[in-house]
Amino acid sequence: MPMDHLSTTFATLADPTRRAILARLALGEATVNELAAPFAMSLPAVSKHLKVLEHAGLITRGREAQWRPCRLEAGPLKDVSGWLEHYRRFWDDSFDRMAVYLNEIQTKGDPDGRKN
Amino acid sequence: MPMDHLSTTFATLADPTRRAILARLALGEATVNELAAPFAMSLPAVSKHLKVLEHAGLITRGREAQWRPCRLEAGPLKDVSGWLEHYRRFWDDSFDRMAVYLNEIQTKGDPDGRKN
DNA sequence: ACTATATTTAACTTAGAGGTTAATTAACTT
DNA sequence: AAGTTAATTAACCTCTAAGTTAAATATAGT
Repeated sequence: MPMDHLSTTFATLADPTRRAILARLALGEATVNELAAPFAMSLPAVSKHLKVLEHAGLITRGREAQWRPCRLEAGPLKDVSGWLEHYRRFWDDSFDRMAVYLNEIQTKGDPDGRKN
Repeated sequence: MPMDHLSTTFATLADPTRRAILARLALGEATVNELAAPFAMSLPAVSKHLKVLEHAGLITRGREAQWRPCRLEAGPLKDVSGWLEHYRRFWDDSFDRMAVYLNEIQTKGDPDGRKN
């Protein structure tokens, strides 16, 4: 029952409708109706998807009159990226150079120079 | 009903048991019993997880006597990584430098020099 | 042949995801 | 105040995921 953060994120991303919504939001804020337009599905269904996305921390919602503009929040995606890094060496043959570069920008180039 | 590749991958990764199995397999091949050992769950349950992982293309299974050694397959993870790249700019403030570097190794450093 | 080990299959249960339609809430417009 | 538009909530249905136990299959060893 208590779902960990990463599991929630992956489960949320497992639905193509929700990924399409994120893709739309990557272009900028949008209202529920705007987000629902491309889909052959009822508005409540989309509303539910948005609730799932919000619960996963992948979007936030504002209030402007009767509209609830949605905005992409990429924090959980960063976590996914971090998780993926543990496996990058299994597919990326230029992993070594990548690792070198990452280390480089994290110790020198990155403004706050964190290691993690 | 027909689940797309990426949805299948995300759904498969949404279970912490399966992610733990992948983490174990990152250390090398393992049998079903070895993989099941850390979990407080029946062997058939683990067997089902392995089937899900196999169906998602995240593992392959060999045959050695009565054992079915499992091996990590990272192809689908690469696809996830590719999908994530579309969103990297939303969280990575060093995205620009990263993009420059990626472009660099893809056009010069990468052995087969592919663009994609 | 018999037994032990490794793994899968079968049959079943439970809980939750994802969809529906109808009703409700909220805010703006006239 | 009445109506319109935006979005959510409620009640419901169906399907599937994830687990269980018990039985079946496959291979090895004696």
